Parts: sequence; C-alpha cells; structure tokens
Amino acid sequence: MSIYYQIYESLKKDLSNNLYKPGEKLPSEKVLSKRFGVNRHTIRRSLQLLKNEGILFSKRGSGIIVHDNRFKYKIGKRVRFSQNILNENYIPETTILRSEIRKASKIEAKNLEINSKHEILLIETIGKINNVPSIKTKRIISNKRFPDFFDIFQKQLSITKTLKILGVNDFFRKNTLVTAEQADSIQANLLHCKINSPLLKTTYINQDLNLIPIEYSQTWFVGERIQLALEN
Amino acid sequence: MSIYYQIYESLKKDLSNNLYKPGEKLPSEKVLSKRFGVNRHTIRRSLQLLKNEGILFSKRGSGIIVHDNRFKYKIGKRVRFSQNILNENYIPETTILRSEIRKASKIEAKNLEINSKHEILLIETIGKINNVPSIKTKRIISNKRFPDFFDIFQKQLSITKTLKILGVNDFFRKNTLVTAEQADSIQANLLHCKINSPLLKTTYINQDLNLIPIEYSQTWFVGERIQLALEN
DNA sequence: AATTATAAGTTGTATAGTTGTATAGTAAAG
DNA sequence: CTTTACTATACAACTATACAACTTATAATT
Repeated sequence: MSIYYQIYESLKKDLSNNLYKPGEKLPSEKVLSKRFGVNRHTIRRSLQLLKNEGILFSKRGSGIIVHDNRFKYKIGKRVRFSQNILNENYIPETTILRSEIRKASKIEAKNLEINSKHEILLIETIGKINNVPSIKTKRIISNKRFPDFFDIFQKQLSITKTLKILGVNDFFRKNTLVTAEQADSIQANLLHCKINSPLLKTTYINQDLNLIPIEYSQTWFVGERIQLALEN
Repeated sequence: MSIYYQIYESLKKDLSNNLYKPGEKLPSEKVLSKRFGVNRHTIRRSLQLLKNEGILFSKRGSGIIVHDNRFKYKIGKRVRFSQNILNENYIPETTILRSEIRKASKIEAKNLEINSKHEILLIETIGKINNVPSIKTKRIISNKRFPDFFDIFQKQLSITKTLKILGVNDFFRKNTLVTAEQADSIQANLLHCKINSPLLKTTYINQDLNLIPIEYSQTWFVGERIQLALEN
C-alpha cells in the first residue's frame, strides 16, 4: 500500500482518538512531513483525502484546521428546535421522558408569574439530531392556563404546534442564561455521552406576544456535539 | 558473462574503493544507464544485487543510497547512544521527528510511577549511524518533573547532556525487553529498510540513582544493520 | 496605546527529476 | 519451443526546489 495512504490512515486514527480536536489546528505540513519522514507533497496527498472527507479544511497562510462538526444550534429571539435542525438539513426527533403535574415551586411560580398555589405541568424530553440524543429539555408550564397541553403535546411532539392548537400563534424568548455542567451517569446515559462530559445548560423563559410567560425551561446540550450560536 | 553481472561487479568495486561513501547517493539510474550504455532496466538488475546484499538502499523519488554493514549496539546497565557509536568510530546523529505533550496513558503512568492525570512529554527521534537512519526511539518523560526537557533536548539532541543540565548526572537501565516486529511502510521509509523487514524493538526504563524512573521508552533497530550486544 | 512595517511561517501551485511497476517486444541460448 | 537477457515505452508514486499568496507575531514608529 502506498505511503500517502498509510499516513492518511495514521492521521485519521489520531483524529478519531481526539489527538487533534475539532476547531484546532493540525501541525503544519512541514512538521508532519518531518514526523513521517516524507516530502511535503506526500503529506499533502494524505491530507487531501481527509479534506475530501470533510474532516479537515485548510486556510492558506494559516494552517490546517480540524473541521468542527458540532451542530450549530441557533439561539435568538425565536428558538424552534425542529426548525433549527431541519434548516441545517438534519433530522430532528423528540421523545418524552416523563411528565408530571404538581404544585409550582417558588422559583417556577416567580418565573411563570403565577400564584405558587397553582399547579404546573413538567415535561422532560430528549431531542435527537439524526437519531443521536444530544438535547435534554425540562419544561415548566402553567397547568391552569394550559390544562390540555400534555395531551396535545404527546401527539404533536412539538411546542410550536401544540401552542398553535392552543391559540398561541407565536412566542419568543424573554431571556436565556447559559452555564456549564458535568454530565452525571443518568444524563450521560440518556444523552449518549461520557460521564463528566461538559454539558451546556440554558435556562430561559418563552413568552407570548403579550409578554406573558408560557414556559420556564431548562435545556442541556452535549458540548461535544453541539455549539450554541447566539444571535442578537 | 552477462552485462548486468559485469556492471554489478564494477559498481561493487567502486563501492569498496569508497568512490561512493556510506550515506551518499549513487548517480541516478538514468545517468548510470547512459554511462554503461545500457537500458535502465539492466542497471536496475545490477543494483538489485547490491540491494540484496544490503549495500545499497533506494528511495523512490530520491535516489539510491549507500549503506553500511552491521553495527554492534551495546546494551547494558548504561546505554548511551552517541557514545556507543563513537566508540566504534562511527558518526552518530539524532534528528527529531515530533514531540507532543499529553496526558499519560495507564501503562505510561505505571512505568513512570506517576499519577495518570499528569502530563507526559513524548519525543520521537531517528538515530543515524554514519548518516544512515537505523534507530527510531519513542520516549515518554514526565512533563511535570522535567518541564523544560524538550527545550533543552532540542538544542542538545542528547539525553545524557539534557539530563546533566537538568541536574541528573547519571542514570541507568532498570530493565530492557527485546521483541521483534515487522516494519510497516512508514517505519520502513523512515529507517531505510524494506517493508516487513525485521526490527528489533526494545522497551525499557531508565532511572536515576535514587531508582526513580526518568524515561519509559521504546527503541526500534533495523535488524539487518544492527545487532544488539547484551552485557551483564 | 494604537498603528504600521517587517519578518517569519503557512498553504497553494508549478516544474523537473527519481525510483517502482507494468506491458510489450526482440534476440539469443538451451 | 521455452527461457533468459535485454530493450523500449509509459505511467504512478515520491522527492526536490522554488515561488506566490496569505496569515500571524513581533518590532518599530507615531
């Protein structure tokens, strides 16, 4: 087998072992050619294969960068899970983990601007991108305001569609907080990531056109696979 | 007598007269074929005989290189690459293939007797004897214990000298394991040997006078050119 | 402190030269 | 008739070198 192909396989192995991480630069062609003891053109031929696969891309004068194939999840005024994913030509899917109706906690009541004696509906879902579970969401919704929410959501599996049926034609973000957490074993299992993998956690409120809060929710994103693109 | 055999004898005579010295290149096949007035394939046939004898080695795209014969490499309590070679009146040279700082693997941490969370420095070098690359070494050194190791080594190109500067005046082998491997195309290219040529692989630990491991390393020797002389 | 030159390093491209390999053909020897 | 030695040609793989285009870091200048 030709040398350039062997080098290609060697580099591919390094990449899959995360020796060179997405977004980072590879050693320069000069350094690589020394490492493998070949001419620069031979290295370039190996790299070309990886470029063709979309794993690497190069910038003249700058270097060779490992392609960041993390999904770019847009967060702005109007955040729509399915649409976000369809826009990037990926396939979205939502599955329900559990639901629960109980009294609102102090924080929940405050954020939903409801009386703390009122009941809320809690829904936990997993969002899949191309069949890979990468997003976990926990929603708190006023059960008094939307008593039929869960029944409809269970069929629609979409917040946007459910709200439309309930007469809310549009809604948007009041605010979004982003923090980082480590995945515990339960989350790791649900989200198909390793224990202690970094998770991006967003806490936010969606409100209707009258500025009344609809949901107070939290969403966890697997950091290795998703990057949040903040829009203004 | 056939032409190719006569050319072979003529070239062999030139080689033994040191007309072409070890480490140097022969004239190209094109030039030789013109000189002897034969087709390139005929020259190649002559050269093949010399390659079989281990006197010549060819590199695609580069040329044909003159090699030395078998070198005796001593392995005992105190193994010193340069000194070993100078003692036999040969010229040693070390070139760096690559260096890398990363977390220790389980085996590396165990052999260096360090915590597996610590970082290690990896250095890969090629050792040349009379300008013929024959030895490849991969060293693992605690980056915590010797944070400046690579900077110094890069200038000194000698483990002994580097350690002396770092305050380690002497070191010796804890143990040496010898196994055999086949050269893959990358190694064969680096070490100027044929694919599948046998390589002697030594795995060893060098420790200081307090018996603390300094380096956990592996060295590959081209079996055709180097024999290991084990001392007790 | 901010801006501008300068230098050094990186990738892209072009050209020429080298060895490896495959195929086809000729001539002589057994 | 088959094998061996040798020629002829072509292409693939790899090296060597040079230069252009571009980026980045550093030094110099304002």
